[in-house]
Amino acid sequence: MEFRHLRYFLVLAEELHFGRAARRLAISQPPLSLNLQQLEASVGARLLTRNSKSVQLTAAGLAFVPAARALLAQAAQAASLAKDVGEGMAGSLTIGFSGTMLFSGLPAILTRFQAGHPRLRLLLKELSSSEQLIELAQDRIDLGFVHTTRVPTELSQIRVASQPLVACLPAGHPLAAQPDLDLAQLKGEPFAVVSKAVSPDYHERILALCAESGLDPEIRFELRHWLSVVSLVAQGMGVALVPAALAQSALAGAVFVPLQDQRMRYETQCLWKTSRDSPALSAFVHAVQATLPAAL
Amino acid sequence: MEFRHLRYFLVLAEELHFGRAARRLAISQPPLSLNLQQLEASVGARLLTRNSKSVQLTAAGLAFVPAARALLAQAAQAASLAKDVGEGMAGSLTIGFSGTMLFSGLPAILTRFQAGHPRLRLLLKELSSSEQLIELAQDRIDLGFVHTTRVPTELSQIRVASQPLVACLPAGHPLAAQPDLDLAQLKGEPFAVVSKAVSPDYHERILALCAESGLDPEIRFELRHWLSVVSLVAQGMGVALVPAALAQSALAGAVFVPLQDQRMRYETQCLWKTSRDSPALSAFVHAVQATLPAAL
DNA sequence: CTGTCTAATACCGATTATCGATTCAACAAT
DNA sequence: ATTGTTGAATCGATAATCGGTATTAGACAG
Repeated sequence: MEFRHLRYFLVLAEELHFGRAARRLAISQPPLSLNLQQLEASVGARLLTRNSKSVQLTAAGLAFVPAARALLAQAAQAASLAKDVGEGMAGSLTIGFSGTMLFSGLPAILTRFQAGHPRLRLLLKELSSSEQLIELAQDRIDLGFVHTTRVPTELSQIRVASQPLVACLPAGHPLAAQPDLDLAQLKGEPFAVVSKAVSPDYHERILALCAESGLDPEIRFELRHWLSVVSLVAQGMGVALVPAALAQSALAGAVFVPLQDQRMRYETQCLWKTSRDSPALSAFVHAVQATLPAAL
Repeated sequence: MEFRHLRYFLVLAEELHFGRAARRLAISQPPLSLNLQQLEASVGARLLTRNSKSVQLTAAGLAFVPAARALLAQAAQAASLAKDVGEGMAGSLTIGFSGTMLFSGLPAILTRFQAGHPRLRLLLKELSSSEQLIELAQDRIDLGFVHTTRVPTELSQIRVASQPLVACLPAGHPLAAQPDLDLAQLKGEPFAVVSKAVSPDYHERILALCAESGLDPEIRFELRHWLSVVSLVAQGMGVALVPAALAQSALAGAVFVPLQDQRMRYETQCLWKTSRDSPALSAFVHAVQATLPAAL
């Protein structure tokens, strides 16, 4: 069976006349007769009863018409799907992200990209930075938004955000009304931090920064999520140093105050395996680059 | 796109090696390379990345694999379906029947036939004899079981049953205990008959028979269904002359008594359009003939 | 630098498809 | 009856295409 047979048969089934069908197909009548005979041989049933006076579909032919139509339609669809996947316009893309990205640009990137690629299915997985590195290595996510300075060499990266750390204080705290603070002013306060397992990089750097400012923070809370940190502060149980983007988390009871020392920045990298050859991934990386503020 | 391309591609996608794939396909390697190039050209996307060291599926190729598989499977299925329809082993057959056939052999014919043709869908429509003749003419049923003596010439027929008429009496009726009766003994009884519109043939012939026996029946009830006739008799409201098969209807309260005059027979014909060329129909007619008692 | 392995290319022969011409069969008209 | 017309099948020749062999090009390993 060949696609040609199906095309010829369908026209023949419409025209019920070899001469007219052949004209519509821009071939002559003999090959049309021949092709139908071949199709019938491969199917193992007569599809048209024909004599010199009339051409009629048999029961088998009638049953075969929709099947032939479906085959041709699906062949076209399969080709078009593969083409679209090849151009990054279809398929799926699995993206990891750390929770704070919800407050620093991820929704904007996603909605803009999705608008340009409506048939591409985006799967979002909230993961810690260290988890994302593992999933990237295992090809379980195509791309991740992480906070890490140590990036494995097989990954490509774009720095998508760099934000200062700010102090997060309960609304009633004496320092909450200040325009800005020095780290040393937080001496003696109970600190909440994201646990080392979730963000080892941040953990290490924040301690170094404090040490440099002569502050030995009393770490009383280790939490698994930035929003937990802010929530805890909002309830008056401690203070924290958090990425500035969390100011947009809109959690009542928490106040964010800039630090005088702006050296310590919290950076977001967009990472993906360089070797991974996915058109959807390239398109997404492109979109990420397009949304970057020129300053970075 | 040709089916050959799909077959070649699928083997290639499994082997990821042109030489091995070509060997499995029993062709040489160059035409395999060529066929893949042709497929990629028709799809409009690269399906395999290949260099002298490795062959890998692209995202487009990965998406195309299941589509190609589905196409080949459906082609095979379409051919096999058409073949089965051509042999009367698949498709559907619409059969009309008058209600009494439920008591004279139809269930047996159907179950036996269905056992031999499990993939053929039988659609049963209970219709009066006159309705069936119309539906046959309009090709709305393939075959009908009717009670008619006047059969249009374009229909073929088999007589599948010939049964005597019997008297149907209420259980308490004085004549109910008789071994048999003469029609004249029913003089004066209120008769129930099937309405002329439903079974004109029966109507006419039964009146002729009565007239011949010197009986002028008092027709008090005209019903649309034989079971209605028997039900009415069972409730003591009248008597009737009914096909013997109705004795098996198992309606409590009705008694069936043979007539001395057995000339009047109630015949069942199996009818179909001679011109209708349906393998399922032929198979069914064959089955009907096979179940006939030799005596007919 | 050479040998090996793999896919791509070049070219050729054989198969297969298509075309034009013709034949065969079924009806209609004379 | 016979002839003419119409439509599908068949025949013979030509053209396209497919697959085969031989070869090339590129990437590694020794």
